[in-house]
Amino acid sequence: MKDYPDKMTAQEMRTFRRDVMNIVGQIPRGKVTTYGHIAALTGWPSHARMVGRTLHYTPGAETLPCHRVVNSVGRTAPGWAEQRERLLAEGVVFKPNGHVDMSRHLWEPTDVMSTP
DNA sequence: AAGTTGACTTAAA
DNA sequence: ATTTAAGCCAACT
Repeated sequence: MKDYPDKMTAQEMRTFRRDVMNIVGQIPRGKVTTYGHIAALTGWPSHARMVGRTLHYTPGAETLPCHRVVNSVGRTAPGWAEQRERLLAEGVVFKPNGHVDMSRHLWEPTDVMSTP
């Protein structure tokens, strides 16, 4: 019962990349969201990995608040120590285990994709 | 063409 | 809490 497409054309990939950038750009200061949520918002719920790939390899991602994207358990990106400091600098609370306190900082977007 | 690799997720043990 | 396993899918060997 997949109510979503299962393969991406090159064209869809470009749209996806644009949507990801757009969404990440809207994450408010002091909040975080996850790869999976972003993927869902773009309409490609099974492409959480693709979101990570996009932020990691797409030039220009540095200009976005991509440090506000963490994984489903609130862990920060591997090999990117600065992400933690950036989040701390905007008041994000980390639990003793080194994870972001998601219950507190998870961003719940309402109308990211639509513009009625 | 076939196998491996991740800024991933969920579930189970 | 940690580890394992399975599913995932574009990119890369």
